[in-house]
Amino acid sequence: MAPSSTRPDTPAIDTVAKEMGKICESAARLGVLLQPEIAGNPTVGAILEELQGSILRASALLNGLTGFDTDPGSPSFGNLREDSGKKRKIKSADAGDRRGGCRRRAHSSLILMNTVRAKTLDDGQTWRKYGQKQIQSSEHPRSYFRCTHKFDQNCMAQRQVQLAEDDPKTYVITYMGEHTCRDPTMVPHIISASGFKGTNLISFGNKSQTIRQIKAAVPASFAPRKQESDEEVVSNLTSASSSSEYLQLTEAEKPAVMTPSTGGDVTSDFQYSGDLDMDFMRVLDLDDDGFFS
DNA sequence: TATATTTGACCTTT
DNA sequence: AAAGGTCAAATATA
Repeated sequence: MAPSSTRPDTPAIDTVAKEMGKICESAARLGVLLQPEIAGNPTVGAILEELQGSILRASALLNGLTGFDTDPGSPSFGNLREDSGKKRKIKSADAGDRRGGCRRRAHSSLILMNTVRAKTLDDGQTWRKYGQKQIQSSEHPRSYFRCTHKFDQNCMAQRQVQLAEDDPKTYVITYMGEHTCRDPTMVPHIISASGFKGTNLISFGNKSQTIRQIKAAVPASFAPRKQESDEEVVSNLTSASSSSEYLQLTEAEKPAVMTPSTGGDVTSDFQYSGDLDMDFMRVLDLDDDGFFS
């Protein structure tokens, strides 16, 4: 693509960025859907890995080109509100209340986002469910969670949970933002949760490049509460060997049950150890107005 | 009583 | 207008 000599104008970059966001989204979903295929056919995994690598490189390239002062872009995430405390209005009212959709962030920051597959909703963090929505492209509703300490500690971590299309016993959990809270009740064993079971967690393959990217982003949800250098996180990630340790403790709290209709089945899964698989992750670089997703 | 979940309304973006 | 994300009243649970 264009080297440093000629720099594309901003609108062009915006467009590319938006498209990249869509590609990322699609690739992530594809990765989830193709999970079973990858086991039986390494070529599938290789292709996906290649795809992911290209996306990551392109993203990095794009980020290098501009600070991303773009339009709101993808509506997916980052809609963290600046205002709050407004009372609900019944039906029609003035337009003061700005709910839903995307809100802009005041300052540039790094929004971390990663998607994992898990048999349990208990990841050791304390979440508060604030919504559920039937999603067009999915048979299962999507649930929205924020950190319990959003207001008392201004912790902006969020997650979205959906049952996997290919396996209703598995959750697809998308984490957004970092936990900045320090909950004393927040399990020390969460630290062991950062122990993804090494290489084959990454569905797209084991290439060091991929792993490096993931290392950088994992702290979003699984790092020990105190942020440390990337290297520290890295060691947590790669050195840990079992996720079962973390899954043994699933009774610690009661997670919200998803669909009422399947609630019973799902609940029984909580005590059962399942794998925690990382499928895909992204680093979203936000600027004043835009975000890259 | 306090806290968490459910669920329809409401909001923004496309 | 549709889709997705969030709010908050009503309700459930500890």
